[in-house]
Amino acid sequence: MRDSTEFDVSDTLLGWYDRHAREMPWRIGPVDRLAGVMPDPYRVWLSEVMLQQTTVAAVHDYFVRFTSRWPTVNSLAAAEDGQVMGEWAGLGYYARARNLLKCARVVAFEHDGRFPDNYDALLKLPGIGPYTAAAIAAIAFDRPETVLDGNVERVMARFYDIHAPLPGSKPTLKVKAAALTPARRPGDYAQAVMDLGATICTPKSPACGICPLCSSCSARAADTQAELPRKVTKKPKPTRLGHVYIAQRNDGAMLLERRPDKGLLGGMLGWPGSDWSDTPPECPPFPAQWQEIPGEVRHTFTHFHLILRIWATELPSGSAPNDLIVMDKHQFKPSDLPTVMRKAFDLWRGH
DNA sequence: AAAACGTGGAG
DNA sequence: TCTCCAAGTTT
Repeated sequence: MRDSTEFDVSDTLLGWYDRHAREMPWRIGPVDRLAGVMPDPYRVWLSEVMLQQTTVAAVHDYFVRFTSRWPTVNSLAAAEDGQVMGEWAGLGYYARARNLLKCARVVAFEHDGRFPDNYDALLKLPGIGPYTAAAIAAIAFDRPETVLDGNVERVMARFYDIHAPLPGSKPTLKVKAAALTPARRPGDYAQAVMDLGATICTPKSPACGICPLCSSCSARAADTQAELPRKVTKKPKPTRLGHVYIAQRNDGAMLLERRPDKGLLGGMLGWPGSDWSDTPPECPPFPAQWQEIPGEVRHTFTHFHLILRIWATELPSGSAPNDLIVMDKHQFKPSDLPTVMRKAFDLWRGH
């Protein structure tokens, strides 16, 4: 039940947002929004998918490039898979890009190019989970849905001084967040809570002194804000090893492979090589005079560290070993590679 | 339901 | 160097 206190909180937050909203290329600011301007659902969807587990700073340029190249969901749906994966390269969590294309094609070909305007229908689409469905419904369609992302979890855990650890406390935090969600301006409200979490109620050293909710914050009163939200400790990351093989033809062409859609770096271009394990076997993709490049590539994934040895060889023009993609001098762009593969390329090039 | 899934910036 | 973690989703 929403009482007057909850109204005060969401109203205060909206007032703060009206004065301090950040500008972003996918956002309609509070002034325009109050004048009736609504955002393009395509741009809201694209930004929300890019922002999953990813900072605004990292997303910004990718969003501009994507929308410049594919301004509508229909144009994206018509794109080639490899083009989209290449444009996503470096942003991480590549399943997002595969699901992005699947989703664009469902919207284009089964929904006549228009995104569904409600939570339940959005949730059915590939790559759209509970957070993203609520975010699109609220931001693009002003539905009174409650977003629960890392920001909102942190703000709620602190505002209500909730010490139960995540992710178990998620349902409780969701109830608290839902009780605060206003019927008026739910889209701006969703962005307001997230902006507060991103700029004031930050994970480390929150700026309580300038927080609009300071006077009614339970963690502030108890001075527990620095230890909230609590989280279950995660497992340490093991270190794995691997070999990759970089072959260049005398005409400058590079030999790559397209990684399978399932698993790590799925769907992305990469150098052929071994599995990544404790004791990976040397396994050149074809017989040649392979030379080991001095040095190594170190890279950290979500759940393990990787040390990569790089091997190199040269081939005569015209040769095209089985199962490898030959990319000529002009086709090949290091920026199409996922970061770990680009690091391997950089070490090879610098050698 | 726990684990897989990227990367870069901050402290 | 190392840990944390950022507008999570899928299996």
